[in-house]
Amino acid sequence: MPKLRVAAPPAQKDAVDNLLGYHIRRLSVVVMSDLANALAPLRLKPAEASTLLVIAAKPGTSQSEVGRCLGILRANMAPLIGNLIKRNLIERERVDGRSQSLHLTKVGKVTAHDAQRIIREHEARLFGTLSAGAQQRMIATLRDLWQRVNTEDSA
Amino acid sequence: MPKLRVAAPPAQKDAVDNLLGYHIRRLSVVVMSDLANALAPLRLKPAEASTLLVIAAKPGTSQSEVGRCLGILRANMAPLIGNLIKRNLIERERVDGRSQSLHLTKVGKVTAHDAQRIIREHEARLFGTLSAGAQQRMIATLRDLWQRVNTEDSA
DNA sequence: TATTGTTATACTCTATAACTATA
DNA sequence: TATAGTTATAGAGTATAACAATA
Repeated sequence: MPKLRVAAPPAQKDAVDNLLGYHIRRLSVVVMSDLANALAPLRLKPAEASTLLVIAAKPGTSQSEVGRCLGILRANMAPLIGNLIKRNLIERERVDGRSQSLHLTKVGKVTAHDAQRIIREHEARLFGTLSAGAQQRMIATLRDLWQRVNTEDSA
Repeated sequence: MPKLRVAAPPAQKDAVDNLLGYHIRRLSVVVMSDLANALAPLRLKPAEASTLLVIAAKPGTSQSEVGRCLGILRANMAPLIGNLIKRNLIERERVDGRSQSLHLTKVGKVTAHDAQRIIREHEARLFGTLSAGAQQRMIATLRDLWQRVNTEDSA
């Protein structure tokens, strides 16, 4: 056994630093935190802002559909939507007695536009060091990994 | 205006599908869920398993240090460590009256080893489609992005 | 004065179950 | 039978504040 130790003493960090899952989770936490702060001036949480964007992209969609799109349960969509209606950002219209179509109000459209801009700035601030191509490749990789996990889950 | 529409009607998904933050968060959720399921047979949550790995990597470390390493507050480390001690996985030794050094028990070492294996299998199952090099590059990118967000936060 | 560890507590997010009404 | 929406509630995870003991 050599007396001279070349390697630095193993840091505790090494225990998790080579785990991809650890880095995904850790980055996710700070990204969501940054987004929450960025949206705070609009008094919107990330889930609420995303809801506005989804309704803007497909006016008339139902709240169940928004929930499926964002991975939010029906039971949790109800108060979320109710809150946005109370704030006059969206309005609801009966379609067939059980479904209700969602639309942005005038104020809601302005707010959605502001949220869109804030999110764009947030992404640029956080991920701007990556080229547009690198960002697209990263998105494709993350989407593929997600699909892989999801399909294996239901298998 | 052309009568023939080439593009498909915009899906609601488009509202968030080009956001890197959305994909990071979405993947993080399913990865953590998969890890929780994989660790369930050991009756360990991800935070508990990570704690065992950190202590294994640096025996004698304090619980505050483990918390800093994993991003868990002191206040929340107390019951976590208490639980692991109750289960005879780790033991605690006074160092200087306020600090206490943590060590794995014999059972804890076996459990930590099992957890290590389960996590390795979990990572291989989820990320095995990526080459070792691609995984390392991804880790490096995620680490850089995390550091960027963190340093800007404290600025 | 700063740090370790602890307790109590609150808040958010997420999950389940049960229910009504409708297709 | 399956779906849309609602309500109530429970559980994690995370956050702050306050405290004692110690460096």
